[in-house]
Amino acid sequence: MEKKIEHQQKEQLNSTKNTETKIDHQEIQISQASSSSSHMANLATSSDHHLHQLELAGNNINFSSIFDSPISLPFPYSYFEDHSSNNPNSFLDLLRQDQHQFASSSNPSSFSFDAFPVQNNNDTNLFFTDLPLPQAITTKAESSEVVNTAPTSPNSTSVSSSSNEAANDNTNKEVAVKDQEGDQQEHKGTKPQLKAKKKNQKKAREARFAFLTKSDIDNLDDGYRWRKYGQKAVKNSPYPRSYYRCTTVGCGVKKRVERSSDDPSIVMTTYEGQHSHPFPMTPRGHLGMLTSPILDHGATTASSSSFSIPQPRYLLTQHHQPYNSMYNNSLSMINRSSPDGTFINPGPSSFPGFGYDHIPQASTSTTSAIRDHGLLQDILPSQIREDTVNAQIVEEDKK
DNA sequence: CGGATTTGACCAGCGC
DNA sequence: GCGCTGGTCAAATCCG
Repeated sequence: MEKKIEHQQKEQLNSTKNTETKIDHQEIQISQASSSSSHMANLATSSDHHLHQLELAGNNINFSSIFDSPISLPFPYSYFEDHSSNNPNSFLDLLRQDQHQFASSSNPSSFSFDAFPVQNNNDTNLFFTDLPLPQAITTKAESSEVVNTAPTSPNSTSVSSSSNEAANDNTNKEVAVKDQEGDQQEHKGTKPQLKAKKKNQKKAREARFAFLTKSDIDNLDDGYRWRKYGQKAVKNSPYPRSYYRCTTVGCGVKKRVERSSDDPSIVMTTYEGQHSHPFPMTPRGHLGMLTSPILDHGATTASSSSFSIPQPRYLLTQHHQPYNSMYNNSLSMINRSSPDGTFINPGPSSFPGFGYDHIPQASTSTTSAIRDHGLLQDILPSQIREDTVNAQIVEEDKK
């Protein structure tokens, strides 16, 4: 199989490489541009060994698809958590807190970051995620140990995006999502029925969230179980796009995985829809017994804070973490911190809705040295970080 | 043997 | 209307 793909890729590589910009590439560019937004909010934490930086920028960012429900993330919430400790200051904690704030907003079902203007060039939310080097992936993946101590790859990077067509149209969103969910649960029907359904789907597509990840592995293990249902050659790309569907009954979440033609080391994983279940029903035999931050924070599912979930192999061993950057109705986050590890915090006013008050604790925490897992630090390639930070610095200088 | 993957065919949307 | 492309289906195949 791999040989086959390899062969196919080689063949396609021989063909003229089209200059048409691929979405992932665009996203990268957009992310860097948005990082210099004057409306950007910065967030950073640090540890002895890693820099935890976070910048957020956006305009009318609609996070409803991500934070509305405890399981709104396309992957187990805890995957971004600091597994090595009960670190309350991790990136996920921030999100968690955000979730709380979202929930308490006037419109819990559709929270918008109006405070973060951003160009809405498209309907995609972008996320940057970092991955460990191939070596790290290999060695750690083979090990079942939940270790995040492997040096992060300076070469590993990822950017992602998400589509928010439905989210942008709140009027149609509910109906659209319901229709699609119904379709997914109905599964198969007659062809005429399929046609009608497809039409409806087209009109109301669920929000998408894409993650650009630098990895040798195409199908990143995000903890959920996926079944591949299709593969298509991508125009102007030597690499095929794979289509996956969550195997959990009643869950219609889909994801597409494709490799960037511009940078073959970058894998773009696009999630569509929300899991209708808190965690994988059939864990792949991971060892971790973790506390679910999701459930800790208002999950409506029957669970307790001690709910045990499988450790996503990928995240546990590959440091798959959402760095992030959502453009156009998106939120951009960029790692950032001072060289001495001092937390750079522009203040809550610059980043309303995100529990920034949490961050300083993280930066001053004496446990920072041992809670390197689960944050963004290991993911972004140094160059990306530099580029992004530099871009913002330039922007700030202009002011 | 059951579940996952592969892969060709089919369909819808879109631009020309 | 036609061709191209993205997305999905489903039978065949693979694999543990």
